[in-house]
Amino acid sequence: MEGMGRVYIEELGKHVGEEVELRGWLYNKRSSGKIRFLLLRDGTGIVQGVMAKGGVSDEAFAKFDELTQESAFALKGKVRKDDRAPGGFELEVTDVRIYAIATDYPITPKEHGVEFLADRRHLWLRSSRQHAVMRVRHRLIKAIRDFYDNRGFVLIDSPILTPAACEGTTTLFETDYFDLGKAYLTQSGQLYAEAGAMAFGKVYCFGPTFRAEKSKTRRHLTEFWMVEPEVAFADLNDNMELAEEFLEYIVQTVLRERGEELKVLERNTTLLQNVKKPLPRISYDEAIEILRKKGVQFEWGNDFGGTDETIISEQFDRPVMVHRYPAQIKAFYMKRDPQNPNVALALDVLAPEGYGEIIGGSQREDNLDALLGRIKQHNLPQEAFEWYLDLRRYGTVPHSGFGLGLERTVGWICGLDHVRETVPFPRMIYRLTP
RNA sequence: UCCACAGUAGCUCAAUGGUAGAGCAUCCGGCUGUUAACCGGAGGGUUGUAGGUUCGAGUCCUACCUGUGGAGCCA
Repeated sequence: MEGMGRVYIEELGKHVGEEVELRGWLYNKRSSGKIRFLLLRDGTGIVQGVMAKGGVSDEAFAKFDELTQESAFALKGKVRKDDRAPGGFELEVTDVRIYAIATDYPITPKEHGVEFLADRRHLWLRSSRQHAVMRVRHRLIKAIRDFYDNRGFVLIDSPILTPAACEGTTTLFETDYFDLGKAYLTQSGQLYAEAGAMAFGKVYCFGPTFRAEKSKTRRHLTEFWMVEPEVAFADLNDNMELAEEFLEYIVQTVLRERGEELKVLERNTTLLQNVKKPLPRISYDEAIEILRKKGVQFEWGNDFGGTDETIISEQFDRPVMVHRYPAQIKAFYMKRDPQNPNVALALDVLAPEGYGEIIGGSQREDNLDALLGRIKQHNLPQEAFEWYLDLRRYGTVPHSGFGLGLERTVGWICGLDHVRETVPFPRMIYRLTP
């Protein structure tokens, strides 16, 4: 087979009538006696190779019997346009070469349970639904980077090993760090992004984040990816404007570039098409009014639960921005509203269809004394935050930013019922493998 | 940590307290256009574990194990 034009399935359209070689794995096979069909999967698509007895050598024809699901093999043949083929093209097989026979591949083209599939995540990734999700994820990540890169943001990566909790509330993963005591896996790059914003004006960080909370829901992973923009000389309104332009760009880009994948996932994209600015903006107080009108007993000062978020978001045809939360339920670094010190200049974006909070952010406290008081009030170790306080000592300015959870966003765009399918190898409270 | 639900063939699931079954997968046979192909046949079980009730337990009771997703926490 040497010397053949080796091609990928996604580019078959450019090779109609030519003889090519395809390399991949057996997705499925069918036979009708003297005519045999081999479905080859090469990572870019699936194509059916057809061979009839007498049309190929007996040797090649017999290799059909040896091939099992997910065996690695190559097909040589002529590309033909065929309306019967799901991908539009077929291969008239002239030769078959076997690389490796797979025995008893566990994932059949039938239904399986979540535990069975999760235990075989390394193989599950070969299935077409997972291909669609991973391609959406990949494109979304690129869209996120493009959005900020095109606007002059500088990528400032934050450290993953940190000396203390950023927000001081959630449980962190802990590890020994030489002679310096304990280190923790980061729960947010935000504090470092703030330093970056004071250095470069507008920055973003985009990396993995770790939370050791024993959360066991469809919206939680212990390891997830978060993109966090941070902008100097930006207030809460500027922050909301950035958030809505950002969401519009990434959602519309994925809709435009990954329509085929969303079709595979049978995603109804009607509501996603609506993700354009302006997004509705309501205050925490207005959100409570919505809940009370819907008969929910809700006390001012509490945070919204998952069902509360769903009820609020159901009132709108696109993501809704909720701002000015009670300060007591928000992080120490959020600036208070000068008009009402009981509320923080915080911002959450709730996705439609029950996907919940995909963005959380705020205008940051830029006053040194206020921040010092807040650190004391929250019983945080001031020494660990001295460098952060320096940002207020040397040219402090109003600044804002937010974090967007990548997996929740992928889950929302793809219409999945659990974030565990949005990342190649999910990390959850009771799952560390594969 | 708390609450709820589940655990039967390799997989997905059935089975009034009374002989453990089906579809798929696997193996054998058939079929020249199949699309999760179809048709015929075969093999495949310590019903999560340990006790208990009963003439008799997959089924009822207790404890434990494992899983699932909800609360809390959050993106």
